[in-house]
Amino acid sequence: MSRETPARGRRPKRGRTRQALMDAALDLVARKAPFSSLSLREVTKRAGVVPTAFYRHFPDMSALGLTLLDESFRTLRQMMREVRQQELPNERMIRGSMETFFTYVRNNRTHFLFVSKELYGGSATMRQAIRREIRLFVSELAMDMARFPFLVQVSAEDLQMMASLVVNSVVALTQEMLELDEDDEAGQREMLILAEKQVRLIYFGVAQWRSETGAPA
Amino acid sequence: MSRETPARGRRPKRGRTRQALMDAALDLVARKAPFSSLSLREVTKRAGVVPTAFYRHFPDMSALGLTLLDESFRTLRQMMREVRQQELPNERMIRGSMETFFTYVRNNRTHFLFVSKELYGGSATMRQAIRREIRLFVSELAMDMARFPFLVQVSAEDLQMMASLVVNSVVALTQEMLELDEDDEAGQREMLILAEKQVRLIYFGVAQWRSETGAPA
DNA sequence: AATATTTGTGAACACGTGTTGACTGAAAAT
DNA sequence: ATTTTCAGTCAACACGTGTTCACAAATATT
Repeated sequence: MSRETPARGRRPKRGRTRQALMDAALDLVARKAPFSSLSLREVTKRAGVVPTAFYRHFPDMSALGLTLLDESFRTLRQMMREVRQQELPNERMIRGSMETFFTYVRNNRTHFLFVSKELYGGSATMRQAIRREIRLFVSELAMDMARFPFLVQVSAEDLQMMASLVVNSVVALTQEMLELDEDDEAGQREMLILAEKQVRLIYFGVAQWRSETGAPA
Repeated sequence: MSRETPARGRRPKRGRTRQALMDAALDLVARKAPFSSLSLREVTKRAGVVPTAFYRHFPDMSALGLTLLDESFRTLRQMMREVRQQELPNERMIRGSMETFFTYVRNNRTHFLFVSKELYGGSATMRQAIRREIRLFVSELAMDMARFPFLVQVSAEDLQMMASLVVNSVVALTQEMLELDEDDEAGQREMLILAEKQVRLIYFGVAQWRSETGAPA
């Protein structure tokens, strides 16, 4: 072809390197160790690139990590927002949100393996960034719940508490699901059923919630 | 023979190195990085000991890790069992279990910082070991709940599901609590109140639970 | 067509890593 | 009192690490 200078085979990398580095990192995370204990050289080697090429795209490893984190949540946020804007009433929206969330996680398995391992094992700034994303989901869910007719006079604080209970549970089950083999279809389905049951259970409790005294109806 | 040899009892009078290694590891975890990304030399340096001394006590780092893990849960299991054996009825036992758990975590902060970071970021065997401990709590809680009068005819599967919801929530809040500063008394109290509220909320839901169809009363 | 700017290469550095082996003093066992 | 076992040190190794610098090829700009 037109573009082949022999010498020592070193051509087809042009431009693709940045993405190759990100892919390599996720690949290593999925099969080896958490991102925070990956080495720069390890990543470049998997990407088929010389170590120094890394610096052309990221100042250091933690910058790569934050980019990966952003990539993990950017389109998820958008999808969840679309679900919310359908203005489905009450529990239907919850159900819809959960389904889109789980299928998204499933289609981006390596990304969330990365996130799961960094949530508590990563650097301070990484942990903070992830928890900020999670808190965002909690707040949005709380806003949705505020429109539930039977929750209309529950304090904002209690709404936040309920929403965080739901989100924490979903996160925990997501992490458990990620521990399963990728092709364990049965296990994954089981996990999703479990998640739905748990959220339903929580909503039974929510429906019974009255005042801040915590006394049931 | 011997004037003071108590059968096969205590040997290490001067050998305090083993404990020093464990303390050093926990210290580093609390202030730096997850255990899984600590180096052997780092630990021995902090312990004030030469690197090769490590091998007199542990074959490798992962052995140290498993020892630390056992130390974290051994006495906790015992305490929780004692609470259970008081045979307190219904919700009182739950409340008691939660209180002893949280105060125990608080008194062993570094141990559970270690556990928290390894739960999803550690090696495969480490993760498995921790999740086994957690599942144990779930099973015991499910057994306790089975004796609740209003849950007497709930399927074992659903009991497991409810118990795992409670435990997962407590674990999540514990991890969040561990992210706070050690001397943030207010934050810690707040966290505990939040935890109690969430568990109470779940129990409202549990009380409403009927059949596997999931239809409320 | 000539020049400038990206983008990847290769060699080199100073250092931290796990693990080995031989050695030593102190305690335990005889 | 003598021997054996334990628990620590010290030196050395082969290797992986992050980062630097000068250089060359591919692309963009003129």
